[in-house]
Amino acid sequence: MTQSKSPSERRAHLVRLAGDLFAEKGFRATTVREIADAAGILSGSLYHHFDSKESIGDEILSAFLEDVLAGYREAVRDTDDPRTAIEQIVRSSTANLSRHRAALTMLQNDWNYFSGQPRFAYLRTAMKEIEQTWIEQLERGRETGQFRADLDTRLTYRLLRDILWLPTSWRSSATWSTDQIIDGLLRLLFDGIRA
Amino acid sequence: MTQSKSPSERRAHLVRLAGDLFAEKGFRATTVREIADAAGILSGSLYHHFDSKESIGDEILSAFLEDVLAGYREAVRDTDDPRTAIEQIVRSSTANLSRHRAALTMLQNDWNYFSGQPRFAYLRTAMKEIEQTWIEQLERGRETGQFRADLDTRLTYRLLRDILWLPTSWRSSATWSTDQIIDGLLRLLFDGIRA
DNA sequence: TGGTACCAAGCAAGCGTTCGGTCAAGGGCG
DNA sequence: CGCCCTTGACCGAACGCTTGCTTGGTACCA
Repeated sequence: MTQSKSPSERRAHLVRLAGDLFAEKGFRATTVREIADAAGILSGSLYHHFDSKESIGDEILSAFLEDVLAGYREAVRDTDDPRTAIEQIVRSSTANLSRHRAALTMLQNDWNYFSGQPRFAYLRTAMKEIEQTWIEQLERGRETGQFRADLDTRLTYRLLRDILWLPTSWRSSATWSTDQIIDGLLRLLFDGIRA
Repeated sequence: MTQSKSPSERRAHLVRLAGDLFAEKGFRATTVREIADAAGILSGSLYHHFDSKESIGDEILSAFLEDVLAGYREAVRDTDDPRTAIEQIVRSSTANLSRHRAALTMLQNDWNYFSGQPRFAYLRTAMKEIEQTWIEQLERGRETGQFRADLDTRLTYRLLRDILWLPTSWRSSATWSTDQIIDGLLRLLFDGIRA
């Protein structure tokens, strides 16, 4: 039953358990005792593996943002067509978001908490790159005439990014598959709801 | 300067102060001592006006949902055209959301906390009515041929409601006016981003 | 024998809440 | 008019509880 695991595996296992709780309740609302309970140990024993609750959060958030940025960079590198780039961004984002549900919940619930701390300064940096990427693609699409000329790119970016990040936080995600959500989103994005 | 206020005015003033803090930090993240500080009194003195922190939240949330539901009901009562109804829902919602920023932040940050308690059972009830209203209008629009036949109404509802509720939580709302956001939203909703 | 993984116990700080007491304002009453 | 007594608003201090984190010790495996 109880496989003996390597140290790094055990540590990663604890991060995953903590992440599951963060994804459900957020970072601050989750206590170290709950994390320890989920792992079947006492809260004090957690501090043999991590030096603080924050460092668990740090690991989760930085891993998430690395993956997201990698997806963004790849999407704009592989094509010159803004529509293709945006579609690729949406697809890679959705995949990353479902793999890193915890990180998203943390960003949504505890953004104020994290973004204030120097330790998490990289959050703002990453967000800036994400914003810049979106706006570049939207503006290029406007210049090529693919997108509406009266498109407010910054406003549209804010709407789109948030829309994109939302479905992940839907708890009963059993209702729709990831692909369904992507399709619904892309369709809404490009065509609207009109016939 | 310091007008002597009626008891109900003082109470309402306290609710407003608390709401401002809730809107910034969420409900749970705001302490009663912070609320008291903002009012210039001690934390214990708050309990002369309210019997608990929760009851302050209750007042804010129920007032918000009453206004929102009233807007929804009026929107569907005044017209037979689904597109007009949806447009009216969007407009009334946006107005309500900007008047009740605190309630929205509370719902977004602390939904798990509230929705679990019997006292806040009306939250789920109200959400159900909101969902039903959206879906009815979307389906009617599909039947009349105004909206795409392949529209997944439930999925679209989830996307739309969340999209609609998002911009309110943007802190630097100085960047865009309410009307700008509504227009961007309705345009995106009906027409998409394509030229 | 040394290090890893854990337990048992506890600490200080912060939380929402309670409670006895103070004090100015104001209406009733002789 | 002047006195009393109620009342609403608030203070100061504490309560019980939970939080993240620390410490000292121990079982076990290599």
